[in-house]
Amino acid sequence: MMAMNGKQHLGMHPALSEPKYSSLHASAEGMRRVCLPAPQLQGNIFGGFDESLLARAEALAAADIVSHSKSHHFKPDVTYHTMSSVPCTSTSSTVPISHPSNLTSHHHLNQTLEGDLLDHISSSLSVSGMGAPQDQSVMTSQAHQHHLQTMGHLHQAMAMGHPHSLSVHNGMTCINDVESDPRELEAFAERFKQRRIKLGVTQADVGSALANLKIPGVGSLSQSTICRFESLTLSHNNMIALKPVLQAWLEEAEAAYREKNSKPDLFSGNERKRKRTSIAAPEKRSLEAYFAIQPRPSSEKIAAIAEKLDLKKNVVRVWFCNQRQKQKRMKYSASH
DNA sequence: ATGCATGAGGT
DNA sequence: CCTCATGCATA
Repeated sequence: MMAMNGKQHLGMHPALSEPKYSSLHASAEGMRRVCLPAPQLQGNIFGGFDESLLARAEALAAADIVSHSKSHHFKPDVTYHTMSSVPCTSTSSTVPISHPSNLTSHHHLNQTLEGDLLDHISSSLSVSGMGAPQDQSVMTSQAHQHHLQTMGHLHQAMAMGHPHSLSVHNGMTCINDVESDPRELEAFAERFKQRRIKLGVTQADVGSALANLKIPGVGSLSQSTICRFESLTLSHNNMIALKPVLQAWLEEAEAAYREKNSKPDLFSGNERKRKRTSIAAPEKRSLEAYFAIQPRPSSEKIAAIAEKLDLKKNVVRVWFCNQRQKQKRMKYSASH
């Protein structure tokens, strides 16, 4: 009796991602990624390098904060709660055209402030963050602020470099090997989109229609996911896992289309309303500044940042998580 | 099309 | 707490 989580993750292997950055499309995502300040400066930097960077970023962030949140301290993370008029508009928004994405270009200021700010933050957390009576920041705070644990977590991202290497050594043929060429995936996504549109089906439609395929382990998906699949803004693994499913749908849909047989499925029952925090631009800028030099801040650091920006700690934590995820998103390139 | 969130599975 | 796949709510 327990319930199964409505939809579960497809059987994907947690350790076979292979980040291949190569902007090939001129999509908003791609552009943004290209403009990102520092893709990965955590490869081989130690010592004072990131120290100065950190100081600089925080100086920038700090300056940013005081310059606008000086005499007002309302919560920037207003949460909308539109729970009243929910006419369930699920299938109707088709290709909303592109929109000007926000390209956040960071300028490097020449300010060379010392690690004061960093230190300041480190110490302030012990005063405000939590009531931990342990004095742990009043010694050599600035002496060893290397990149703590900047790296060392890339294990999962760089598992193997060969296609087909996952388990399954039963003495049988491999159930499936992950060796779809990025090129083909890209092509498929493109075709998928075109054909989907030709069928006059929205992304949301596809998502819900997937449940009708009755493929074991595959339920419905959201418009978001379909959209991200089409725009290749999912992780490589995710793309690979979804491809067969969407391919199956496409075939079914086209077959049904030929015989003029449409099967609209409407299912209601979604009363769930979720809140979405809106982080103001200034705060976001600060977060980006921090992220540029420390993508994985410690819990304490997060608390400190949250305090400084007047955001909830969890909001900041999630923001960093999402930022990391975005940074990892892959764009396939024709590398053959 | 995207930003912030949730949850499962791993450390 | 993290990563990852996903989704609701929104611009």
